[in-house]
Amino acid sequence: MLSKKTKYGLKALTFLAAQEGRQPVQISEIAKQENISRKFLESILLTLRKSGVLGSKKGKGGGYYLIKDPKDIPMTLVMRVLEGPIAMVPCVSLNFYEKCADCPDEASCSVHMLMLQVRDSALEVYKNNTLADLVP
Amino acid sequence: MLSKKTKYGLKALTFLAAQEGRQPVQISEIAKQENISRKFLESILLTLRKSGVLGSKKGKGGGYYLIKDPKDIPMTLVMRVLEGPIAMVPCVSLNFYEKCADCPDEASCSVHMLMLQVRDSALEVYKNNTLADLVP
DNA sequence: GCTTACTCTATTAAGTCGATAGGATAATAA
DNA sequence: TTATTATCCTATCGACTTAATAGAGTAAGC
Repeated sequence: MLSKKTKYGLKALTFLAAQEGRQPVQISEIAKQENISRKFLESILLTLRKSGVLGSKKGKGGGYYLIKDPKDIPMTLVMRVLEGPIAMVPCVSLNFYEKCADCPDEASCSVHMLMLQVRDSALEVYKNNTLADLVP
Repeated sequence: MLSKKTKYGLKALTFLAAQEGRQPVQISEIAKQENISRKFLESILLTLRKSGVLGSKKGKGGGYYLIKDPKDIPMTLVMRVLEGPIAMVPCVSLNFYEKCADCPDEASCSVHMLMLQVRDSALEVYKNNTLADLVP
């Protein structure tokens, strides 16, 4: 299941990408337009800022804005920041690899074999989409 | 993340598929070979039986066995039984469709758009693999 | 009738998720 | 300099899910 965090994050990013210029947009504005809990969205935008996708400005006229052009923001990045590993199992993860404790041999593991294919196919989708592609 | 239930279920099914003939195999035997908690595996095999993938036999010489040939068991079926919906969001699910409460229009929803592609790519993998393909 | 092994329900401990609260900090405007 | 605005950050909460365990019930074979 896709977490609400990721869902809301994607919606917020799309909303920002759809803006004219790069003027900061207030959290409340985004929350209202996209039907998202204001406080929850706050924490999501914060993690997006810390990961370098968003910039922010405090005080009057402040808010969040995209740092880069939407077409330069790949979905691989966004998904990893919001949802975490793209792989469904750590043992097939590129960025979050971990060996299975119970599995003696990865090469002959059926789960490993199948999940490798699933990871690759998902990765293919995320590689072929940038934030710009999500704007209607 | 793939649940342990699915992981264990896949391993157990692969183990059964790798057997000679269709002799029943005891839960304990599978649990031991695949490093799975016996009791937990018990409940997993039970759901696989109820979904028509496995058959069982009680008493001495009893156990679980595959009902069909491994190459006639598509991964789409196995994954849906063990893990549930293949889609990451209910609004793009084929077998478990549900409308998003917060989303006014699916057609113009960025999340919907992206997750549709992810679902299709995962589905493609599961369609192209049967249980027979998982046996090393 | 005794043993074996699946059947089924109930319980539990731990962890995660979504959401909320409230004060700290920084920037702008007057 | 002061008041206002809006992000920053930590802490907490209840609800839900997951993985695992316990134990009594049921059917099959010898």
